[in-house]
Amino acid sequence: MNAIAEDQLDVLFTALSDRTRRDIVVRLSAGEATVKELAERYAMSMQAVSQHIQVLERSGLVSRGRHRQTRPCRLEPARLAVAASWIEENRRMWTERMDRLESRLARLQEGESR
Amino acid sequence: MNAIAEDQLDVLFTALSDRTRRDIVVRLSAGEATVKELAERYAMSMQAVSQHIQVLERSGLVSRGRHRQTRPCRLEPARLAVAASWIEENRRMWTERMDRLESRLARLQEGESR
DNA sequence: AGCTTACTCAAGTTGACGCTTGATAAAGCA
DNA sequence: TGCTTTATCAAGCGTCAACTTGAGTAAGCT
Repeated sequence: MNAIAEDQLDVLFTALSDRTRRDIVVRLSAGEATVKELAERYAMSMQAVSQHIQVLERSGLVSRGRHRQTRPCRLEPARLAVAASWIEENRRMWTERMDRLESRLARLQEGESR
Repeated sequence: MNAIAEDQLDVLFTALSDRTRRDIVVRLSAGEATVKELAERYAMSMQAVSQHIQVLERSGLVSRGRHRQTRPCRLEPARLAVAASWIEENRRMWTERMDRLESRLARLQEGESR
């Protein structure tokens, strides 16, 4: 059903609702980063960062690899497209509705001026 | 500073992280609705709907008017643009990064084949 | 004036979130 | 082999979010 996509959107927008996680996304759009690097950047314990990464991973926005002792995080921007498409679709629906309202209003005014 | 925009994004993505609120946005993109109509639609108490509307109002996505005893809710889609632009900007940054990686890879392969 | 309708406020419960501390694992280095 | 680095697991703490119930308000109806 549609509930699958709704679950996806739940975890996606939840992931994006925290400014630290949004900034991690911004940081990763410039390249991979390790948990330690992110912990230093945000003056935060590695445990806290690790949990943020888990939320981002659950949303599909970020994935982790393995390289020596590190777990480099990288962006999976295909998921940003899911959130973007939801927003854009609803913006489009609203725009069409406003266009209809405007044209109806224009017709009304035309009728008045006769 | 930028923190103002970050606060905006916090409440915006938090508002969009709940499927009932997302569906209210979808519903409102087709026209105004009252609290009672929404409560019936979601088989939910008016109090619960009222609180969802407050969250959406705080995010700027929805505003309420007054008409007789009702408080008709309508969409304020300018705020959807704020969320959309954040996502699109980060998708753009990632796309540019991937383009650079690809061209670097292409140059590497060119060098190898010599 | 009394009654209904539409809605909000206030308080309480339940569960999730963000972060902490302490212990543990796994990989490299001396 | 011990020691350090990098990261995760587990438990706990304080806060906030979603919903409930009960009471209250304001506008319309008879």
